[in-house]
Amino acid sequence: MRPKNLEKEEAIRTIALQIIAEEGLENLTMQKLAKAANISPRTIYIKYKDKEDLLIKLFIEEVLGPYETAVLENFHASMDFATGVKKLWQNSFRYLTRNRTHFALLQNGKTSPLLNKAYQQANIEQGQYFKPIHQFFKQQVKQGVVRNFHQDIYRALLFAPLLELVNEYFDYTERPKQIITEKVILDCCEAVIKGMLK
Amino acid sequence: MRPKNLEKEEAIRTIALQIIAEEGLENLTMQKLAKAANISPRTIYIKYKDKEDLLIKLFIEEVLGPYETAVLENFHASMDFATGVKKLWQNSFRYLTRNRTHFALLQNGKTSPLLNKAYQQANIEQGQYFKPIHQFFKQQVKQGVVRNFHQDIYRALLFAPLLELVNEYFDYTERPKQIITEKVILDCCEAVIKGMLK
DNA sequence: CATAAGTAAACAAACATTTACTTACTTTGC
DNA sequence: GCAAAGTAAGTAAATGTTTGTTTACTTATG
Repeated sequence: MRPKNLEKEEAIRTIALQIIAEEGLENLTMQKLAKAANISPRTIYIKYKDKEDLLIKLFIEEVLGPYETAVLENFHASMDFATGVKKLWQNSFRYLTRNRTHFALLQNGKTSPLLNKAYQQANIEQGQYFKPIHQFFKQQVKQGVVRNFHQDIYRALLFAPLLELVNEYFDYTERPKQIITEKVILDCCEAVIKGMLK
Repeated sequence: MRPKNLEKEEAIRTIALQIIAEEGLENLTMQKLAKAANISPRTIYIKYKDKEDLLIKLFIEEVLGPYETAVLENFHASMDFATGVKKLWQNSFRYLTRNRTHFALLQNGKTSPLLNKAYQQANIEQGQYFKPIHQFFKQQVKQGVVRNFHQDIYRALLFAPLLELVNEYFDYTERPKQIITEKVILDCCEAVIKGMLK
């Protein structure tokens, strides 16, 4: 039997992410994607059940999974608070600024009901995403380093600013000079850490 | 001549916001909107040039404008840092939690290329949004209260966590107990302020 | 009546998806 | 060894449906 052409499968994913990043989720159509990837629409349906299946697999397998891996690289729940948070910020910043299209889809995960639902479900089915980070916070609270906030509140306080800064980073790629540098990120991270400590 | 029925105009806007909040921006169609508002599709085109025009006017006039007004209520650029930031957080939290559909469209402004572009343009044409906040930061830097960061960086550090917390607030309306209360918001705000001070 | 607001029904274009067919590779029988 | 059968991958073109928008007509009020 004729073997799958893995290049085509990869082209579908890469080009879908490009279209989403450049024209938005609502402007990705199966026919546009097929044309841009130089394949027949049918070929997409050999690899994905339908458009929903494609979007969800793109989001979960192509973006969320690799992002989690990158964020948790060399991070351990046993690290002290400042070291751990800085490591998470650095990993996250580097991954997202080097993977613009992944970042774009990640942002869509917040507003798209389809992707939001898929995330909740994947979180239940295959264990919680970013589990080591949850353990990390639990330990920090136990050790009395930070206040006893809910996990979701830590996420908001510690990581929402970072994603907003990555957003600014990409806004600034089209302007004369980049203001969001690794140095600025570190300064911001330290400000956030300072606010969280008891 | 037959006068405009203002109720119908309002119904269009209100129901459009509802559909966006419940089904997402990509699932708002002109025909669905007309049906839900109990009017003919043509009626929408009497009031708006096309779908883009409707979305942009919804975003700018119905959501962004009123949000700015609410956020700046009783806020003055001359306030001291902690008082000013707390006022902005409180105004913002109250407005957004009481206007769920407005918040949903506001969030879409970040990911939708159409709305993003419309925002940039409106910002240029009719003067900067949230201008008093910019003056506020300028003064704080001058007085040496906070470090000399770029305006966009302040926005990320000070307000991104708040929007994320509002997001959590609505996630929790469907769960047993609300964890995002005004008390929690105030605690979080104080943490953010603490991080920013020199 | 004059006129703009409003409607029901229809329009072409674009949409996700399928049908009917071809291609390219693996396996099998000799 | 190797050709032909078998099979899934892949294609071009078309499917029925939904989309944004318009046409041709009716209604309500100054």
